[in-house]
Amino acid sequence: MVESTRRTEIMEAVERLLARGGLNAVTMRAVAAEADVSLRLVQYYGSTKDALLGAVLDRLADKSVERWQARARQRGYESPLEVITAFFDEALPTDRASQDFHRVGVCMEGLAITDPDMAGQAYQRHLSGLGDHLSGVLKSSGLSAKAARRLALEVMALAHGVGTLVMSGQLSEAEAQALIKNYLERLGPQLSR
Amino acid sequence: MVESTRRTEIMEAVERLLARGGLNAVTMRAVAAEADVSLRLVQYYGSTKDALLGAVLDRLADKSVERWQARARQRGYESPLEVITAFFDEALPTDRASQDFHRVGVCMEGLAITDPDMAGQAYQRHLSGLGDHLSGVLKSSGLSAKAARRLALEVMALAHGVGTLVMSGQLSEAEAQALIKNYLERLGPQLSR
DNA sequence: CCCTCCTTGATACGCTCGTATCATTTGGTA
DNA sequence: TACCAAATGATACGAGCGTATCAAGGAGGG
Repeated sequence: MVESTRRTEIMEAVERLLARGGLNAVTMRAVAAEADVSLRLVQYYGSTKDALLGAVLDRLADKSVERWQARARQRGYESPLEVITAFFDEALPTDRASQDFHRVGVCMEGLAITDPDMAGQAYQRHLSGLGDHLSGVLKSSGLSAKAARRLALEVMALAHGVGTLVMSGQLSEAEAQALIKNYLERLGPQLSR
Repeated sequence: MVESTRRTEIMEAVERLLARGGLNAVTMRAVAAEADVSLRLVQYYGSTKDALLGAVLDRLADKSVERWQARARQRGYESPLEVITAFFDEALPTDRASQDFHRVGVCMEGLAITDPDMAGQAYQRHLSGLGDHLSGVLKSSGLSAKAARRLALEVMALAHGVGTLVMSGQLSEAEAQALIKNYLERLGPQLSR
């Protein structure tokens, strides 16, 4: 199973379908149509459906963690509050790309509950990778290990929940930003103590 | 379409399947087996699958809102912090019942993204009902309308996110409670200002 | 009594799914 | 050139799904 261009194309097609219509939209035939290849090709490069989906989810988990690591490397050390503010900026589903990302996250969440064997592991890697990175950044800017991890997970949880409220129409984008701003204003003074 | 015992039994079977294995586990035949009736009966009382699922989700949304209204009626007026503390106590998936409830919530969340027509509406009713009630309680204990709604949604978002982290194994129950305790300690002083 | 309508049952149809099979092309190498 | 393995294509198969259809009990009023 070599890492060919074709295989990458097919995995990207899976990601697009996943982002657009959730898990149910991902069928071998739909992937073939989306990638504009034959069904046989999807089988050839992805072998079985579970294997293909697992590989895609792993890739997605890796990509999201790497995106954050690159971001941290680029911006250098920031204050915890800046780190968290930036995280919310990126995590809230304000544009199409982050909406897709959130949708995929929700799919993985559901899959992790339905079928813990396959997506559960990818989802856990996704969450723990993000959590480790975020808590690492927070720790390196002065927080204790325990406080950093706790805050990292709190921020991730809040971002996920607010993202869901936004995507389900309970919260407008502006309201979400106001909510986060309010949250950060409460959090800020506590961090610099 | 009368509200018969049979119909209730069938809807409860759907809820059990939903809580156990997610949406994919809900097939007409599986519902029949779970309710120990024939496939024809499921059709008879539930007509089509979408109608049955929609009815179940509506019922679930109503039940969750009613549960909260009853709770508020029973306990009477509390301080905002007490209300929120109680909310987290109930919302965190610490026992089997609330785990099932959270699982169903995640299913609805996923369905709302995949198929906004059916479950999307039920999910929105669920969220807005909960949000209205919670913000109403907070408002009646001294907060402004805007602040109450914002805080209600923030609390709901955090509870959902933390619930997901617990159920995916990122957070132990004790860690989750510590996280919430820490959050409430930060929130408390702000509320009494 | 029997007839009618609500209830229950058994089975069939058409569809889509994942997967398997057989055949063909292509590209590098002995 | 000959060849072999990787790559691609067309099609078939069995299973599970939602739904429809045909048929049989079963109770209550004319």
